[in-house]
Amino acid sequence: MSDILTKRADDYAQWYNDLVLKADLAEHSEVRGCMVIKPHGYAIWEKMRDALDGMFKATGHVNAYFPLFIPRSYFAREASHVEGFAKECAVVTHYRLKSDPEKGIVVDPEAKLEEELVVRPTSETIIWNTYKGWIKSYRDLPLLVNQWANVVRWEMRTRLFLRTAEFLWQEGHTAHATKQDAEEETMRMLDVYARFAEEWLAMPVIKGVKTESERFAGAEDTYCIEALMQDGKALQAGTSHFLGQNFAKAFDVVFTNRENRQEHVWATSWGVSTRLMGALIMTHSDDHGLVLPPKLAPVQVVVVPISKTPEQLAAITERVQPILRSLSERGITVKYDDDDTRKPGWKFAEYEFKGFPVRIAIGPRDLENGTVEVARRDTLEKETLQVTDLAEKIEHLLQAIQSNLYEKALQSREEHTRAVDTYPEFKEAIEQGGLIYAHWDGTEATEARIKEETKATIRCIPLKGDTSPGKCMVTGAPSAQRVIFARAY
RNA sequence: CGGGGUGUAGCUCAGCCCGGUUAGAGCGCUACGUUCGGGACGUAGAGGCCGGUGGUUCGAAUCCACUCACCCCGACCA
Repeated sequence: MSDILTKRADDYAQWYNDLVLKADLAEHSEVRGCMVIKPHGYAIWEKMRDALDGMFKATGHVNAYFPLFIPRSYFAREASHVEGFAKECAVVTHYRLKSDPEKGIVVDPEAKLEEELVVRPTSETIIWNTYKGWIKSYRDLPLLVNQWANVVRWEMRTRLFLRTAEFLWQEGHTAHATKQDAEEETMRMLDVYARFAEEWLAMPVIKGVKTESERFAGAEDTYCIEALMQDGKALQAGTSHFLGQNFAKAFDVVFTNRENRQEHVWATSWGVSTRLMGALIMTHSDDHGLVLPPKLAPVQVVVVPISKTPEQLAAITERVQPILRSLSERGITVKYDDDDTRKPGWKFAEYEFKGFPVRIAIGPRDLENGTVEVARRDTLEKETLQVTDLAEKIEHLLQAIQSNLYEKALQSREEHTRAVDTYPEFKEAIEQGGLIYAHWDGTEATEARIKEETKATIRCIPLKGDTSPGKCMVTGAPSAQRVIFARAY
């Protein structure tokens, strides 16, 4: 069984690839850099999407949809934004094909677009161009819009979920009357992301602000949630940007304030992507396969009958019905797998590999004893339980799994977090992986040097924790507070 | 975009150096039987333009040229 999956200790990257493919989450498509998200993977993404969407709505946001194609000239409006994305844009240059005797079908050279269309790598430009028409008065603000969409970034190297040329995400784009409102929105959504990561993904995250070199192209400040994966590498799981008035100025979005004066609006944008799937996988899964937190598992409980004869299966099915009903009544999603073309052992392995949080097995012995065997995926423990009050016990078990996963991930992060004060110490520590808190003089030069010499980047300047000043571990210059270094995905 | 590698059955690969009937293995798939509480076993079967094009040759999976695709490692990035 376990021989179909590379061990994490042997080759973590290979383990990840094997897992994604063999747990049926996604596969490489024939199209370079693009993946096919398979039903099991997509079902998890849908759970994430629904949970996040609910949190966005609860904070006053509404959904809308903007075009996939952005006129090339829009990108020229905001200087740093163009610079950030120019190198990875797919561009539509023609709008028609024609048949060709030799090649079958070719681009019709006659059908060249007057102005090329950029396939959105992100939507700030088209959205701000649109907002110009929506915002006239302070009474139109705040404007709190989100969109669920696909975006394209022409990446050199891709990895399933972590970096693909096309990916799914949500991007919130908000407009505000004051700087303070926009800043509050930025932080509000950062908190939403952090809460989602911890309560749903069961993944502890650190909230922080990015250094200038890691900042989103066009932002004044980029805030992020950073998580630590099992191999000691950090993963940026979500970002929330305070855009200042940059896009409002670039697209001339002004409103009339209460004093009848014209002002540029203040903006934010924030997003999380299918990369969260990678974060989820790498946070909890083990050498036996995928491990899913119950709140994101497409199916929380699978029931496997064990029978030798059709009569036995019928008897088991009858016994199982009230169990299924009582679980459903508690809002627990459950699947009864009475497929007789697979054997129980095969099913056990399969559901374990795919990360189903709880498995209930019921066989002839259980029929006699009024029991079932309950196995939990996170610890692989099994116990035999009386059927009485089973649903209630399962409900508690699911909660226990959810919190156990979070606790384990938190403990793992703490074990792989340390503070260092000297550069030699840092170099040694970074080889061990994990998050390293160290003092930095705040200059881009020092940051670049550290990256060059150690491949570690500043993941963020944490918002909470030790904020006492010190001296830069590299230059000895004054440092306002410790920042977090790590090698990152 | 640089460096490396791989294309042969649904999957993983052998065969290629040293050209020679009908191209192999394991897994998976199909049928039947025995099985069924942790990925069972036996028997029988199906499945291939050997990535593509062009060359060399009596003869090419095998040699040569070109080409396409994908993977891995770097630089860039959510």
